[in-house]
Amino acid sequence: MGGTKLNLTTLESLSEAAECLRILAHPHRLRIVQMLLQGDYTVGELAAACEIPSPMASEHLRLMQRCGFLTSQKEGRKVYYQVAEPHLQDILHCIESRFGVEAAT
Amino acid sequence: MGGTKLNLTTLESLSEAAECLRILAHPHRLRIVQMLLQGDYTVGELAAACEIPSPMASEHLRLMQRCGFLTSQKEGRKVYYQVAEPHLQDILHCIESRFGVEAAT
DNA sequence: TTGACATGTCGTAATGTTCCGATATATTAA
DNA sequence: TTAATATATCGGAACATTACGACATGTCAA
Repeated sequence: MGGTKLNLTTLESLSEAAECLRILAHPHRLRIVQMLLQGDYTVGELAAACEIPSPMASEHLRLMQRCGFLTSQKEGRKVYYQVAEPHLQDILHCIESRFGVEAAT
Repeated sequence: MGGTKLNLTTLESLSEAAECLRILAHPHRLRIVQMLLQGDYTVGELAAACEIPSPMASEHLRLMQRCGFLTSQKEGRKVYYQVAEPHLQDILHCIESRFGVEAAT
């Protein structure tokens, strides 16, 4: 004891982490997660907030659902999505503290 | 007042954030940042810790330096890198709390 | 000067990602 | 049933990323 200790995450775990970050690393997916952390929304509502067509939002949502970030439930012909991975809250807070956040009208 | 308020980051800022996340989203770059948050290291030391050849580590370092994450200083024929962006600490903490961290020998 | 070492840079092939149009499915209303 | 709405999926073109070999530069020791 006495030298400088180095605390490392295994390369295997960092590969997992990198995969999660890559999935998150898209402006529309970040907005989707940011919204879903504050409530449940449909594909159409999320698409409108991202200013993209619904089919593209649907693809982003499918990607995030397959990796366990989100879950969904169908109500009539609408589908509501929710955040399933609690750690997303933490990362979004980091992003918001660095890049800002404003109350939407 | 009274409705459900939605706090959003602008799509422009989220694009910046996504760019940063994409740069971070690589296992070797994550390990490099994790090490540099705990001290200064040379290209060769970082390459060894990532189990990659030095030229590849050099490319990762150049990428992270160009986007402002890192700075470097030359000492003889070695180059030491440091973390320049303080928010990296926060994100790494998120990753470590989710994916674990162990004391290296 | 020569040789060894540490780092940096350049092409490029392989791979992955993003976006878009077209189409498919499912649900509700008329 | 038909039409309209909401969501999902598919194929492919355009673009970005990664890893690797080869080479270039700069520094030190002998």
